[in-house]
Parts: sequence; structure tokens; C-alpha cells
Amino acid sequence: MRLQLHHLYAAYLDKAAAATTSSSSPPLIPSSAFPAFAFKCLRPLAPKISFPEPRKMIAPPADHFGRARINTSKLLNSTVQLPTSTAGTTRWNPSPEQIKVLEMLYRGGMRTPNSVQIDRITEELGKYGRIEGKNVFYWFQNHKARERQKQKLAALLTLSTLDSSSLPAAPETKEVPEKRNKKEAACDDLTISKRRCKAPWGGHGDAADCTTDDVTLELFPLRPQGKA
Amino acid sequence: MRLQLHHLYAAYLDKAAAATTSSSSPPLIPSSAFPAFAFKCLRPLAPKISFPEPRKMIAPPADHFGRARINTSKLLNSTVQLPTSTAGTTRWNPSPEQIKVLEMLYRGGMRTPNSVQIDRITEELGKYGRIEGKNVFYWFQNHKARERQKQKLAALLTLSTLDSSSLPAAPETKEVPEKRNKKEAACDDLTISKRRCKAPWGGHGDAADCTTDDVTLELFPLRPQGKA
DNA sequence: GCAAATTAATGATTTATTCAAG
DNA sequence: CTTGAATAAATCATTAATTTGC
Repeated sequence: MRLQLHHLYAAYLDKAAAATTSSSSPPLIPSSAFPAFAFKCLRPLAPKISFPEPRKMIAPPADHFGRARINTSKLLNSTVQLPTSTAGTTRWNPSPEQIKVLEMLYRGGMRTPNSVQIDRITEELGKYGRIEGKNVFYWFQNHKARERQKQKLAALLTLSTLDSSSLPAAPETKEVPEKRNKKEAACDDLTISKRRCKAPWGGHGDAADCTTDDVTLELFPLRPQGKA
Repeated sequence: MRLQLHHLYAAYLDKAAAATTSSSSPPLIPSSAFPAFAFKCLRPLAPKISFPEPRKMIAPPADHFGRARINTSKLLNSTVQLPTSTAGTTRWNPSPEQIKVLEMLYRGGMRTPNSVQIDRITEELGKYGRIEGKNVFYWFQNHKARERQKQKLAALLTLSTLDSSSLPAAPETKEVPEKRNKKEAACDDLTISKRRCKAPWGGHGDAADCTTDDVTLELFPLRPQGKA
């Protein structure tokens, strides 16, 4: 259990999962559990400095690779097509019920749900509309960041209002409360976070490497634990 | 196709995949493609500020959650055990061959491989030792960031050496070259990156939303394309 | 010569910033 | 303008090198 679950890399597989849901042909490379598909198509990340046409975005990378070779020969074929089941609107549009539940969870203390939690939330919210785990994940990321942003701004405004009279920006009192906040941030989730995992990833399951008794973290702590 | 694949959320699923590889019981919630397992047990995030004993690292977070409740009742059971197949050491320890291949790919221009690419790389590198897609993903992230870091540092040193004589730090000439670099960063991959995806995630697959012809990106461009 | 402690390198997460869709 | 989505930066944590004491 416990699988550290880095939030990063996960997006790949969510994509993958959605794709493989329809395609019934296993990619025959289950070693690293990679469905094989997805895409590149990343954001061009406009420089924001002074580009007249932010829509261009491609700028041929100019293939400047042409030396050194390995014994990889057949790795260039797996055009995963992503048949015809995962598509629809462009991006997730949360329904009011979904937002309500998400905000409730957030106010309940949830900050960065793990896989299990996201899974459950997704399942729950799926009743109110199409949703993917990724959406839940991103929602918490964004909500957390923006709430913090709002609070910071409010604090600054309050301070500047109380302290002096109306100076727009006080360069002093940096505060940087988020730095210290990080430590707690990892634990302010609803999970118990016993101590820490010794072998969060691999683990042949020989013995409980941590103190981990998988805790059965209460995803929706809004109910005491009774049936409802 | 091409599934945007945000690198973030992906980590969850990689973990999941590794776990489900051994456990043969489907989690019965394939809606959002979430294997259901993983863990919390995150890093304690040591404050780094001024703790005399960096080895302690725990510091009980004091459970301060306890109110708010929703109508979720049965979501609290899925103790995924992670049987006994994916374990080993705590973190990935790349073999020299693996590093060699990864560096070759990096020098070949690969920066942020997508799922397909990571899948292939993982498959390839799996010949030299245990590896997961996540590891490949993180390797590129870290390598990219640290190479950039190194270059920045070198540039600063060079400038300070050339410009003045030995002043330790010049507060001027911020440079911030990485800002502009970001635009290219998204495209300097080996993938073609047509334009950008319209419906990267959901997509019922009704029609080709993008210009996507899945390109068959050459993962290991070291060989022209022949069999070898 | 070996083992424990310390340092350096780097794998893994979280947070901050940014782009773009509605 | 709001906010979902994605990446880059910063940070934490673990492992290998290296050093130090015996």
C-alpha cells in the first residue's frame, strides 16, 4: 500500500486509462504499466515578454540529432489511435453539485487527495456529470493555490490598511508564510500520515515496511463514520 | 488521440499500475481509470529552518480535522495491498546503461517525452534493470531543470569573470533566459507537435479533434528508421 | 582495512507560475 | 474575467561517494 503517488507523472496515465477504456488491444508492454498512447501537443508556453503572435507557437525545432546510435530498432511503431470513445467537450465543466462537494471537502481539510481519495471523489462526482480523476486532482491544486493567493492578498490589504493609511505596496514584511506552511501542508490532508514510508514504491510486500496500516483514510469526513 | 497528458496527475496512476500488476482484482470503478490504491504517507517536509535534529523528521501534526460531513457512506474500503512483485529498493537507482541511453536521448533533443515515448523508453531501459515510466518522466524533469540550472550558473560565473574582476555577485543583469526558453521548451521535443489539441482529455472519439495523425514520433532517432 | 558519519548527487513531490478555454 | 490545465521551479529525501576514526 501507500504508493507514494507522485502527482506529477500521473497525468500521463489518466490519459492512457481513458484511451484504453475503449481500445481493447493491450500494448503488450505491461512491464512499466504504460498503456502507450497519449500525445505531445503541449502548451507552447508563450514567452510573455514581447511576442507579437502568440498563436504561432510551433517554430520547427530543427532536427539537429544525427549521431550516436543504440541497439533500439523496433521501438518506432505504436501509433495508438485512441479509437472513438474519449472525446467530447474541450475541458471539464464542473456542475454545481460537483463544485459543492469539492468545496465541502476542501473546507473539511482536504488539500491534496491521493489516488484512493481521488478515485472515490471521482466516482462520487461522476453521478453528477462527466468527470475524471485528473479533474479532481487539478481542482484541488488550483483551489488550494488560489485560496492561498486570495488569503495572501487579503492579508496584505488588511495589513496595509491597518498599519499605514493607504500606501499601495509595502516592500517590507515579506511574511513568506507559505514557506513554513509547506511542512504542515503535507500533513493537513485528511489522511493520517503515520510516520513516513520506508519503501513507498517498490516493496515486494514481504513485510509492512512502514507503520502503515493503510489507515482507511476517511475521504468524506463530513459524516462521523456511520452510514449516513 | 494524443491525450494531452499532464505530467502531474500521472504519478498516481503509475503507482497504481505497478500495484495492479500483481493484484488481479479489478477495483470496479473504471469510470475515471483509477486503480484505487496508492497511499498518502507523504514526506514530512522538514522545515529546514533551524531544527537541531534533522533525523527526527516526524513531529506529530496534531490531528486537527473533525467536522463537516457528506452523504458518502461506503467509500472507505479498498485497502489495496500491493502483494509482492514490484518492490525492491526505495527509489530507482539507474544503471549506467540506463543513464547512458537517457543522456543520449536528452542530447538528441528530447526534453519532455510524452506517454508513448516514455513507454518506449521504459520498455527499452527495462532491459537493463527495473524501471518505471515514472522514473523516466522524473529523470527528464530533473535533468532538464538541473542542466538549465548549471547553465545559468555557468553563465553568471562567466559574466562576472569577464565583466568585472572578482565581485561575487552582480545584482544587475538578471538575464532570466529561461523565461524565453520556455516557449521553445514545449516544442524541442522529438515529437512534431502539430498545433495543439482541442480536446485532449475527455473526448468521446467522435471525430479527430486535432490535426493529429499520430506522427509515429521517432523515439530513438539514432537509427535512420531501418531495422538496424 | 573496515565501518560509521558526513557530504554530494539526484530521485521524487509540492508549489508557483502561466497559458488558454468558456 | 474566471478557472481548468500544464509546466517549471523549489524543495524534500534518499542513495552513492567521500571522509574520518578505530
